[in-house]
Amino acid sequence: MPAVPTVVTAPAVRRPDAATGGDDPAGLRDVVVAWFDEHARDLPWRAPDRTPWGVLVSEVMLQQTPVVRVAPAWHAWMTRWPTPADLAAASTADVLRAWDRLGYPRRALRLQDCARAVVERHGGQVPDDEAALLALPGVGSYTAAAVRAFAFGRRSVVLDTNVRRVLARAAAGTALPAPAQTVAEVRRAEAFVPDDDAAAARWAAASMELGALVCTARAPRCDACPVRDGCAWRAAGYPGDEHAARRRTQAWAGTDRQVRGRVMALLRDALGPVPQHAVDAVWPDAGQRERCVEALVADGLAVRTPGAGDDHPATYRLPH
DNA sequence: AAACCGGGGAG
DNA sequence: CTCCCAGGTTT
Repeated sequence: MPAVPTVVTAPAVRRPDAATGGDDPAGLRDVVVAWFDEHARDLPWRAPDRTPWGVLVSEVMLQQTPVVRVAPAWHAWMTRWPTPADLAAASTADVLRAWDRLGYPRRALRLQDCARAVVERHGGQVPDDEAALLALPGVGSYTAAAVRAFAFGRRSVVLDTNVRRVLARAAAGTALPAPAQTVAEVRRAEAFVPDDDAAAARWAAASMELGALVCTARAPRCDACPVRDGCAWRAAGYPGDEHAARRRTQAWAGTDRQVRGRVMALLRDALGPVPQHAVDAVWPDAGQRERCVEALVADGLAVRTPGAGDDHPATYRLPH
């Protein structure tokens, strides 16, 4: 077996007796938390002066964007709109421009909707109740659990892609978790969460950090891993990814997402309304382009102003 | 359950 | 080049 494994796509050979690390949640927890105490990154949303709203903003930004790209954007964002009330009152066009190229701009719209909901439903204070958090726009099971843990120090089951991978390997002995989250997986994750609020919050941060820094997807750094000796995946001889055949790679070139991104970039960078011919220039396939522009309008990310004759074409802009 | 939604950087 | 990333919403 390799000292530092690479996740291969070959079929896995399963060993029924391999789960030597999965039977000791408390032991695994302790070494991960101890490792975290020494290796935690000094992220801005972990600073002592953080606010619940700042944590929520960071979680929404991090939903599909890596830490290194979120950090500077988060700082600028929180400086400009420190509270939910500030963001609720902002121009949506400014919000979308500040979101810049973080990706999935609908997240920016939902974040502003979330700010408005926090103001209207909760007096401008982020709730610590799970049901109230889940009811906020853009907040799903992961983000609700993360806000409870990282903003309020409350117990919750934080199960993101990193934690899923750590538990899949250390506890279940598989190379990677299933493509979609399973009920059994949530139950297993629950077994690892300490009863105590503070300990649960620390485990959440520590397990995520281990997945982000050591137990990475492609080339895990097992030689630097604190749970190496208790890892079921390592004990089983690093079997390959049993779900490899069912994982589909998301295409990018030529997709609607690329077209939408180009149109949004055009509208973001424009100083005023963008004439139809400028929009037409960003993508050659008229059918796909028009469909994407319609979708952006329907999503509330773009606004069309009808034209008036050949000399006055329709124009597009960001929503106010 | 599955489709849809951005963009950049690592390998 | 391919693959990855602190998910949520909609159908």
